[in-house]
Amino acid sequence: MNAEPRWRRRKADRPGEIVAAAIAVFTERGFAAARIDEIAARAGLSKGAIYRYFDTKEALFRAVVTDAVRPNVRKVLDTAAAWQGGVPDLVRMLLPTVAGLAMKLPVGAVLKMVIGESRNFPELARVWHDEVVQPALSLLMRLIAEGQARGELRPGDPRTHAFSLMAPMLLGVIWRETFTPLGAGDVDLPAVARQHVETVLAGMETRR
Amino acid sequence: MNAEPRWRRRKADRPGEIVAAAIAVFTERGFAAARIDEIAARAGLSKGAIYRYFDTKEALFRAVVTDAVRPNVRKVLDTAAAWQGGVPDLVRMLLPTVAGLAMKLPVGAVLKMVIGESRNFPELARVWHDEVVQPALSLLMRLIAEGQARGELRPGDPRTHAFSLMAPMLLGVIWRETFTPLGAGDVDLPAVARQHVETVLAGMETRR
DNA sequence: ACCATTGATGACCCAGCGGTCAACAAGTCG
DNA sequence: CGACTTGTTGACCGCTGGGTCATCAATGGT
Repeated sequence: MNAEPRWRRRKADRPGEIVAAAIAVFTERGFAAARIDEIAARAGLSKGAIYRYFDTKEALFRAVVTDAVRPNVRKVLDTAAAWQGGVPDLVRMLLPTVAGLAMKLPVGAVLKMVIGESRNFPELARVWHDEVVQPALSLLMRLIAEGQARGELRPGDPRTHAFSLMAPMLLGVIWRETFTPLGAGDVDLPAVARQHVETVLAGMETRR
Repeated sequence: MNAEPRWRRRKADRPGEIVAAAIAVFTERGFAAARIDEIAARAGLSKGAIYRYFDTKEALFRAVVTDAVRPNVRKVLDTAAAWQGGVPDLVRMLLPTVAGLAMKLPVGAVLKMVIGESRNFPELARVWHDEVVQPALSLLMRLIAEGQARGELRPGDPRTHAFSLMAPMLLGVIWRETFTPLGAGDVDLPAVARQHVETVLAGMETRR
């Protein structure tokens, strides 16, 4: 008679679906304000079932970060590692690439969440730091030191130079998440990336 | 017999004490996780009494922003307005000043809070934007445009140039609030300010 | 067909917290 | 000193939401 059962057992597919729903809800509401009930509803199952796959809300967040962000970080790092050529040109290419990625990934929302909840949930900040910030920062610092050693870049603390290069990207991402929804002007990330990298490199390169 | 009454009426002093306690608790816990009870305890009165002075949690936050931050923003803006001299030199002085202010004010904590809670409490973000971000940004944009008109600075979108200048300051502030407590390296804000402003100005100025 | 297994349900528990309010007591005025 | 005003208390309400668990039913093996 009736064709559709009220529910099905689909152990293998559940985790991915739950994480996908969690990404959406976490980025929309933030960690603390995200309701497990809502994640469950969007994933098409009940709250109780989620606890069969993730022990706690924090465990679920950890899965979100590793699933959604790590692969993309890897991709950028690999591209940089394979580069043959001058450091300035690599940087010139890297920033717009990052800007492009940030446009179509939930990086901004996750970043905002990590920043906002770091006091109450230090674990979240640690995961983000270890998975994303630390690898990216040390790559940049290595590149800058290399560029200085080869005489392509002027001297100066590599960490600070890395900040000089990356900060506007991050600020732009945060801006788009925080102020643009309120009606403040939008930020054209790739355009910022292009102008900024040229400005800073003009001050960093030993010759133009 | 007994000397001390269980409580005193001190209508005039209460608001200031409540706001001071609120600054502490908000910056420690974030807006959503801050408990009115805890603010009351630190201010030395009961929760109910707080509602005689502030109608809601959001109203209390608004008072925090205006009390703690606005005076300092005013000070920086006034300093800049009174400046007689070249735009590059003004910028050269402004960034370390801002860095110094950010070291001893709860700017970072408030900023973090605003970013983290902007989705759930857009009012907070709007207050911050109108009181702090908008005035500071338009000042910088005006300065940059003026420098360009006087031939001191190269062309380029003033808004993006403002981002290039200020972003590392903000990133540094956020870093100190988010990752330093986890054991990640600290950031010497004034040092970053000095090196960054020279790097960027080297790329922005028409002649050195 | 039947049972054992186990993915999934949804009612439930309970702690936390924003906000309220009747009662109380510290000031104040004459 | 007594009466009125009002700043302050603290118990209380209503609701929310993370996490639990007895129960059920889809599934796979035989």
